[in-house]
Amino acid sequence: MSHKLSEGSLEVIMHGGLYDKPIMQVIGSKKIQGSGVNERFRLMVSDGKHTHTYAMLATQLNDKLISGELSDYSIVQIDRFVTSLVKNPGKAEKRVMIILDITIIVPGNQIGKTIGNPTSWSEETAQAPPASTMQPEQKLKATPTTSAPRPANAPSLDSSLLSTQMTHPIISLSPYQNKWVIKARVMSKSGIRTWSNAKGEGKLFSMDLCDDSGEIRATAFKNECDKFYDMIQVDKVYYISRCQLKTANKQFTSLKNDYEMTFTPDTVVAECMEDASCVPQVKYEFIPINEIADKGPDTLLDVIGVCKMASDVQELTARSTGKLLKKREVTLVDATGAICLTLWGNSAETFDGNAHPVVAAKGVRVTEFNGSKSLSCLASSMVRHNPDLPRAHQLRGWYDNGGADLDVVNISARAGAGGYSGSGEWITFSEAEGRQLGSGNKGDYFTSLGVLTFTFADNAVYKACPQDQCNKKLLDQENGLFRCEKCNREYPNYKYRLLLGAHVSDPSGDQRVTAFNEAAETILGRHAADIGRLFEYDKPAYAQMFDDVKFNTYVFKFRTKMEVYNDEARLKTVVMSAQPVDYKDANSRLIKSIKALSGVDV
DNA sequence: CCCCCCCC
Repeated sequence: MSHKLSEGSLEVIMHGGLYDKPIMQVIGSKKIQGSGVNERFRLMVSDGKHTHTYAMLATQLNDKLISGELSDYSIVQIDRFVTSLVKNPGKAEKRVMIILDITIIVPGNQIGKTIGNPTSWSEETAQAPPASTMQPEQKLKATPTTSAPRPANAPSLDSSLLSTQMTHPIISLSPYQNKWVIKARVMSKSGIRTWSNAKGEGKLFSMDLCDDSGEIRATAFKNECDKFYDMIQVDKVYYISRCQLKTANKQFTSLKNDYEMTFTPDTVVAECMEDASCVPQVKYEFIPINEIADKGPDTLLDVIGVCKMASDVQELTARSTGKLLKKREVTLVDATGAICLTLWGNSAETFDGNAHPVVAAKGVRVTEFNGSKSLSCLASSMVRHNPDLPRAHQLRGWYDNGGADLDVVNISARAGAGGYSGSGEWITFSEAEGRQLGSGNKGDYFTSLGVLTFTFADNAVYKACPQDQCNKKLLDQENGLFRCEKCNREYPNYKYRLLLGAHVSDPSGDQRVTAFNEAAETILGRHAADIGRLFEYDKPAYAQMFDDVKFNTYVFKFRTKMEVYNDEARLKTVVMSAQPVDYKDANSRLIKSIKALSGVDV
């Protein structure tokens, strides 16, 4: 069986010409750099006439090689590639080919040998390119100049002649290529930041760019920072060339790229003035909210949800730096769950959750506190309101047509400082009593399905000590200052906290319980700061809030302990958490207990 | 060449 290779295609390609989907044979491969995500491979390919050792595999194709799918002697069709000249100090310019897409036509084990007698191709032995060969660089140089500032020898950026063929996909950029032009949309742009450390000082700003192939971060330092900061605008599309590429530090970015760019004095940026609708908007990889529970702390991810509630802006002092911080906690919901997202600084102040906007967040970090997960924005995170995305419209429809009233599991609901260590079994109050829960000296934990039958609204919210660790109720000195007995200090400020007394009933009886701050927030569906504000300024709304939650059913986690008060032993039961009912789970528990009671398979 | 991103 004969296999036709595209004889002579390498010659064309290595002169910078175009050749549509050449068929080649892989003769060998070699790992050239790094490990893990930075691993890169070089292939020796043959077109039957020549072999060439500078065919780089785009990193997203590494798996094909590692898995063995792309074995030696495979016959492949190179569906998409770019070439570029690489200059190494003291050496001649060398053209490399970067393979972006590849189809394996015949696996290597079916061939088992090199086809034909190809000879090694090199610039020195190469003949002049065939007359028909197009050379992108030459073509670019021939274009009329534009108004964009550029060095005399830089490629022209006349956009009318920069067809997509002439721009390079972002995914193809690597340190092995220096002649490229990308056509990219600015997804986000940082403010100007200054630094001063042992190595010196300076300023910078960075931006996240995308095209239909991928995304990349670019940073402009010092002179370039001044030169480009005003020009670069979010959502606009630019032609960009002549940046330096280096390995990205994955710790600081969630962008899907092994590399990042640095602007240099040679960098050219020109706004794309014609229709750029082909350049995509921000790329998200949203994950359902309930799946965030399985992500480890510090994971960077993208999320979208409807803002169910948002706290007021809270001010606090960073323990490490002493800096004054502003934050706002936003609860996002989708059909799978709810999660808290913390916004900081300016984005916290400007956030408006009143109309329950759909919020899309890119590159937010998973944090864990007291055993539950929530999300926190970083400086590099991107948060958008009501973005024009199919998923956003879908969520809007879901929320406005009943989703708002659904109880979903809030994965940020705090288990409380004591931590919950119950069996997961649901028991009734009388069963808890029968097991003598609370009679030990450590307290016992149990879970119940119960109905909130009464709430004591009167003293549910109090002004607490603003110190981080201290939640002591403050004494109003009636002079604008508040005294904390625990800290032995007076403060002009305070934070609101909740201490909610309530009654919970289940089929076996009724229990007086206490819910502290976090658990009370879940029960009342609002943050303590908001509740404090209602208490001060809107008493009817405050009262209404307690009416609204009456007779709601929750899955309660309790800690119970017998305490002696005025010579009388009383069971003190604290709500560790109150979760909305997951009815699928509740029903399967019910079916199980019916089976156990009746012996009948239902 | 930055890489801080905070709190309960």
